[in-house]
This record gives sequence, structure tokens and C-alpha cells, in this order.
Amino acid sequence: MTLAEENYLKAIFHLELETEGEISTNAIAESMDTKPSSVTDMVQKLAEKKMLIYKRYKGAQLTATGRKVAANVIRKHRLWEVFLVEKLNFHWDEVHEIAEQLEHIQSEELITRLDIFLGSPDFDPHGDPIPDKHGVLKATEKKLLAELEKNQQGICVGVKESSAEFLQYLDKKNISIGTKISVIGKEFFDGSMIIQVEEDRFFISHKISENLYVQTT
Amino acid sequence: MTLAEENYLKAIFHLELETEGEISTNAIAESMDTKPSSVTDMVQKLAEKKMLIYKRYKGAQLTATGRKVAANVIRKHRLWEVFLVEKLNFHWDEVHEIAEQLEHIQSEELITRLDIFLGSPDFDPHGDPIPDKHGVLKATEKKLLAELEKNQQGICVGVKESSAEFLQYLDKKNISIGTKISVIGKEFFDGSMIIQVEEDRFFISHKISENLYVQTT
DNA sequence: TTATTATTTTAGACAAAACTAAAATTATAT
DNA sequence: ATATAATTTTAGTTTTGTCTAAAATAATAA
Repeated sequence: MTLAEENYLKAIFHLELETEGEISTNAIAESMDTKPSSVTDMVQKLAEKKMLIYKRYKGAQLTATGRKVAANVIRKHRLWEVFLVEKLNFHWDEVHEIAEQLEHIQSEELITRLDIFLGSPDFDPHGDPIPDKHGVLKATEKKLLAELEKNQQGICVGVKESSAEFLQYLDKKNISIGTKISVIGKEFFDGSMIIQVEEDRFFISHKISENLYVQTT
Repeated sequence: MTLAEENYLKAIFHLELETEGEISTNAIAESMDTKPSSVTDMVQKLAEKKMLIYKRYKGAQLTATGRKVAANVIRKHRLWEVFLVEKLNFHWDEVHEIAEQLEHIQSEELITRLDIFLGSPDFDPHGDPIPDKHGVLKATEKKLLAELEKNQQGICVGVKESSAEFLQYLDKKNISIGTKISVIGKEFFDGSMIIQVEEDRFFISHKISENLYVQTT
């Protein structure tokens, strides 16, 4: 697997988490900031390598092999992010670009040992889950925001209560379907939280968090 | 600097440590296991980038800029080797290939922090010195093997005593001019050492080590 | 000094991964 | 249902770094 191939597999893997069925050429191109024609070239190549199934004009779908390769790249990315934050004291929002490079280092043994060195973490510093060595990501689950713990995160997929007041509140806070919410802190005694939405961090009460559904991956 | 460019600069840097004047196209090709014609192409490109001075049919010589870039790649390589051995418990002879990849990760901040995390080591696990952040390698010095400390290493450049017995002893141990000697252990009270020569490790007395000149880089 | 050998460079090709422009296909709207 | 729009693919280039084969230069030997 070349660096470019790995990046394509990774992008398609992420798109499959959000989309049913085949992933379109255009969607891949957009997510990778490249041209659709380049995507066609690469997708054909990956199909020959049995990393995905590709049908002209219909789109691509990862095979079991392709999904495993992609998950492994993501595993490496997230383990390196943990290293950068926990060991080198980077801030969690500074590590993405460096991890983007480190994720392509080729050595199974290295990742095995890095994982042990870091204490086999389950989540990266953004709260995203780290796939296990078989490439398995914990199944996606829909839960209440209130059920999340510190350092976890979810994507807003709906509300339990849908009063105008509540929706207006969410709107004011820039929370809508698809918004990523990260739990920065959680107070044990009253269930209140500090959450991060885009670049803002703010406090929310338990009343809010128990009325918001999030999808965790 | 691309990955290929960095590797060329690194190779030329190493060759300049062993050779006076210009480095020949052939020497570079051999050290990089590539064809002389490829070297010509790259060396012309690096000359345009002011990384080295190149004269047709004569060879190449690094500029101050090129030397700095090369030293920085070597610094990164050696710092990562320290990380792999000290933190991830790799054996010192397993780390080269992985460090070959890690040395190309682009981030000044990363190396600054890695260096601090490792306690700003002066030598890598093979005893090779780590250039400082300005790319400066400690000047090459000729000293007696006896003056080296544990984990340092040198290249045999001569003997103080030159009796037949001594030279025969060295011959038996496969030590000659150019042989790399690494100090694996040193006994404080009598100055005896355990040294590594190629794949062999063995004990030598102080009598031996104080009659052998080594060059340290 | 001239012939031979070794080294180095040039010229032309190739593979990977990207791009542009144009053609083909599918989807949408009247 | 057909015209228009959107998407996707194809064809042909470009760049980077490599290669082979042939030509040019330098070094060596007779």
C-alpha cells in the first residue's frame, strides 16, 4: 500500500460511516480535496487490488480487506495522537497534521509496542475511538449525550424533547444534526458538562444533555 | 525538501565525513544503491536549490545550507532511534529501518519536544552522536579507545604501540584501520571494556584500549 | 601520445499520482 | 419523454524520481 492508496482507503472508510451503500466519486473527491478524475483513476487501481468493489458510474464500497487496511491506518493515526498529547505535551488541536504523516510509517511491531507504551488507550485525544489490532471499531450506538463520559464524543443525530425553546437553545449554541460534540468535562454530582462544539467550549446542564441524542462510533 | 532529496543530502553528508573534496557521482550511486545517471539528475536538481555545489564530471560538495539540512535529518533519525530503544524497548539492531522512515516526518516542533522528552541525548543507541538543533556535529576527534565511555563508538585509525604481538592480537579480533568499535560496557576500577566489533562482542583489558586510536565523529 | 578503460552525462522511457478538457452516462425538470 | 444539468469517465499532460542505452569526458596504460 502506498501513501496515496492508504489515504484513499481511509477517506472512503470515514465516508462509509456516514453513508449507506456505495460512495460516489464526487464525495470522495470532495473529502480529499482532489478532482473526480483522479478519484476514478485511484478507485480503479484499488479495485484491482481487491481493496474495494467498484462499479462504473455507481461508486465504491470497501471489501473486508480494504476496511481492515483503512482501520489500521486510523488506528495508527489515533495512537500517534495519544502519544503526541500524552507524552510530548502537544495540545489536542495541534496534532492532526503530524499524525497524518506518522500514520503511514510501516511497521507492525512499532504499533504493537507503541500501543503497549501508551497503555492500550481506547480513545484518542479528540474522543474518537481507536480501532483494535484486528481493525474492529466499537459498533456505532445512538445514546443520550448525558451517557457520554469525559473525552468521549458523538455526532448529534436528534433530540428527545423538541420544544421550540429547546431547539432555539441548540440553534444559539450552533448545535444541529451532524454537529460533533466532545465532552471536555463532566461533573459527577449534577451531571452537568463542559462540551466542545466546533471551536467553542461551554457549560451545559443535565437537562440539556439528557434530551440530545448522539451517535458514537 | 522531498523524501528523495533528503536521502541524497544525507548520503552525501556521510560520504563527506570519509572523503576529502568533491564526492563522485559513482560513490553516491553506490552508497544509495542506485544508478549513476539517477544521481546526476538529482545532484543537478539539488545544485539548483543551492543545497550543494556541482561541477560536471567533478562531483558534488554540500553548501552550508545543504549540510544543515542533512544534519537535521540525521538528528531526527538518531533521536527516533533513542525513542525506539529507550521507550519502546526495541533492540538497538532492529531500529534502523523504522528510523529511516521516521526521519522524514516534517515538524520542527515535534523534534524539539521529542528531544526534551528523551532528555536531550548526545548519542544514539549505536553510539553515534546526535547533531544539535543547529546541525552541528561535535568535531571529529582522534582519541584512545580507553577514553571512550559506555555507548560511545569510534573508528579505528591507528595504534600507539605497534609490536607484532599487538597487531596479531588485533588481527585475530578482526580489528583493522576503519573498523568500527562500540563500547558496550566499561569497568570503572580497572578500565577494562566489553566492545563490539561487527557482530562480535568481547572483553578487552585496559592495556589494549590505551594503545588503540579511534576517531570519534 | 595514443589507445583503452572507467566514469559521467545525456537522451529517451516509464510508473505513480495528479491535473485539464472533452466525452459519456445518469439524474432531474419541465 | 425529452432537454438540461449534474456526475463520472476517458484521453491526454505534467511532475517526480527512476531506469537503460548511448555519447561524452577523464583517467590509465602501453
